[in-house]
Amino acid sequence: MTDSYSKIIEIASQLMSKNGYHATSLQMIADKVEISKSSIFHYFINKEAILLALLKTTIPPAITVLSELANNKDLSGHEKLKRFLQFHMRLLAKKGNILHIYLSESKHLEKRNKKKYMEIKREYTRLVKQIIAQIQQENPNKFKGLNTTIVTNSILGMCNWGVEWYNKKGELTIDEIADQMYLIVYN
Amino acid sequence: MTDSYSKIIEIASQLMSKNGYHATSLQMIADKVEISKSSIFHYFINKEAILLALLKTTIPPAITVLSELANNKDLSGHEKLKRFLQFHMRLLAKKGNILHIYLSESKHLEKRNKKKYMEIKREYTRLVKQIIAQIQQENPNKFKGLNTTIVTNSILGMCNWGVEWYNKKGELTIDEIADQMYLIVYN
Amino acid sequence: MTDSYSKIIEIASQLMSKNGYHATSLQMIADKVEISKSSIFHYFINKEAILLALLKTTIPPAITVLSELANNKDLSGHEKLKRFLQFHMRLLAKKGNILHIYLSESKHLEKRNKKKYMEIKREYTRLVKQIIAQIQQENPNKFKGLNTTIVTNSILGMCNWGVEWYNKKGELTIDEIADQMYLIVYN
Amino acid sequence: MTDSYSKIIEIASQLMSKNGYHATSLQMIADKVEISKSSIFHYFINKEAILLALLKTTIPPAITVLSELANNKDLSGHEKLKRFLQFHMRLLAKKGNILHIYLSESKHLEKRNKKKYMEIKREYTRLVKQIIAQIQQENPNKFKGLNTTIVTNSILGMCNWGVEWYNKKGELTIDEIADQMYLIVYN
DNA sequence: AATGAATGAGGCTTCATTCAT
DNA sequence: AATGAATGAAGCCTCATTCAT
Repeated sequence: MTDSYSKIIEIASQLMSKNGYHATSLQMIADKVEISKSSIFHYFINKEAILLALLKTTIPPAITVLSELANNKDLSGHEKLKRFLQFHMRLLAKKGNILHIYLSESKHLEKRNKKKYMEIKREYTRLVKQIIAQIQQENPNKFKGLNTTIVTNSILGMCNWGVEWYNKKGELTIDEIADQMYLIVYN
Repeated sequence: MTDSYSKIIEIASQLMSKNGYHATSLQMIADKVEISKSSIFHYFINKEAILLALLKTTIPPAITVLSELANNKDLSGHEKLKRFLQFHMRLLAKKGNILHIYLSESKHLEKRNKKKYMEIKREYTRLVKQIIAQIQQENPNKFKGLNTTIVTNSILGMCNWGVEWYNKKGELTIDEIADQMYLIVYN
Repeated sequence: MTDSYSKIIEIASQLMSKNGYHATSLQMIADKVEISKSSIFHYFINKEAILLALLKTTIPPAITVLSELANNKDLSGHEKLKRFLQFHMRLLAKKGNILHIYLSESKHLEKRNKKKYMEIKREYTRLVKQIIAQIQQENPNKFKGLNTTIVTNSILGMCNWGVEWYNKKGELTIDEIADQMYLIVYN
Repeated sequence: MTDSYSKIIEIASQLMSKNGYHATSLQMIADKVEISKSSIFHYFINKEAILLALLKTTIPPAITVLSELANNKDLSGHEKLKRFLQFHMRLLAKKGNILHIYLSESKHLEKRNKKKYMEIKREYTRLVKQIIAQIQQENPNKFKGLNTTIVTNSILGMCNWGVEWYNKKGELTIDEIADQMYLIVYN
């Protein structure tokens, strides 16, 4: 019964990730879900609510996990980086579409929600930056003389760009990819 | 006369980079250029032609330059990487909007053009990969045991993600940023 | 059980009087009554049936009363006018919303019912006109030389316009208002 | 060329007066004007703008005239009342549809405009009230002991109700009707 | 070269209504 | 008796595009 609800989210994920928010019409979603366009409004007050619902299940939980990791008092910086890469890439592997949508389509949210999700992005970056800073403090030779923000953004870019090329059926598992990324920046 | 032509491209660059292709209407462009909507059709046969024109001035030339660099017989791999990073980041600094549009909006081109620009992306990646491979060959300890494709995509991601955060007025110049990126992956 | 029925009518009265028939959706009514939209269809076959039900309790009874008054053989014209004003204004005080709806929204009834309620309006006017005519006959100096129809419509307008301004909490009671109206036209 | 513009206003006047704002769809207007629905948006940014345009030509000018009359230092109160009745009824004769729309549909304007037009209504009433007060002051026996507001509203109702019954082809001219109304309240 | 007029297609949304439970 | 699911029709509006001038 709430079957349609999940189907809408699932299909919308696929379509919006592939075509973008505006190029995905409710008609397209309805057709694939095999319900009528107006039925969508039983489950979502408007188109944006779909985008929102789809982000909500993935993005806020992610930041909670990252926050715990970054603030963990018992782990070394490089261990945190390793775990971050694994966590983030696993997220990408499992929720690639949603991450893709988040990264590229959240600008289409209305003001309030846009602000909220932009802040999450900033907070996410801030937490990664905190990890990098810890590394620089613990290992004076690592990232020596480098700007913490640049390092942070570079590493995030390295990961996030994965939404463009990561392929579940590729020859490496997502954990192997994460390991390699770790080695690229931390050999 | 060609004044309006360039203005349209310039304004379209800004708007499409900020809002995306579909969320940028011809009316919005016309308003900012201060011409009438129908006048746009004097310069471009349709909306897509604007997107196309705007990409044409930047993307194909870029690949020509990269191609020459990658195929240069006289440079070492790590020198090529250094130069690539500088070149690519300078491109981003100068043509950030267009690069952004290219990376995120070229999916909205019609089939033929989409294919063409997708191929450019693949070719671009291939050329960077060639540089990485040269490094791995020349320096058996660098990127040792790492998958060439993963390294390539990681480095490209590191750079391209810059469209999301690079700020002309930031405290570092684009060349300094490129240098730091080089150090991140090549210290 | 019939609880919901009356609530629907009551809420619909308020909303339709305030917003008009078309601007009042069944959802709005359902929300205020605190039942589901589809439950409304247990009590009324369609939206129009609500409008109809709400008019039925007020309008036809009113004409019965007016008819008896106008046709009373024992009362003088000016006494009838006095009583009409009192009766009509009391109706307005008690059933302002419904009278308002009747006067402004009965055009949205379907053909048959529209015709019926238009005829009631005409009949109502006819009965008031009959009273005016009796006055003109009994008091040759009152409304002398005036067109009976114009006088009738003027007096009805004077009263009906009350739906726009009458306020239960105003400083005058509805009977005092009716008296003053009588004095305006009959000093 | 701006032919369509006036046609839209004219047709919209008729339809909205007859059916009400919400029951008049842009499609109905477009069909009668014989243009396409989307063409309407060349002339009006949205449906409400039509309603607004149609009111603008009639209502604000009317209040200007009434204001001059009410504030005229040289006229007696009863002369002002006579002139007011003539002016208002002529307005009704000439712009019946628009007056009707104003009186019954301005509640559908969006907040800002609704407020503006509600204020005009109040101001209009205030000016008529000023005339009545002048009469009460100059002629201690006229409207003696009557509440100025009630008299004002009654007279306005008498007039405004005309939108429901006045017929250009009736046997009396609008000036004759105005005269009779004057006699009803001022014999 | 430039534009105002016009439009068809399609987008999002509302709404009254039906139906199975 | 009550309702959640579902829908077709219609509403307003946007948009890219065409065309005559």
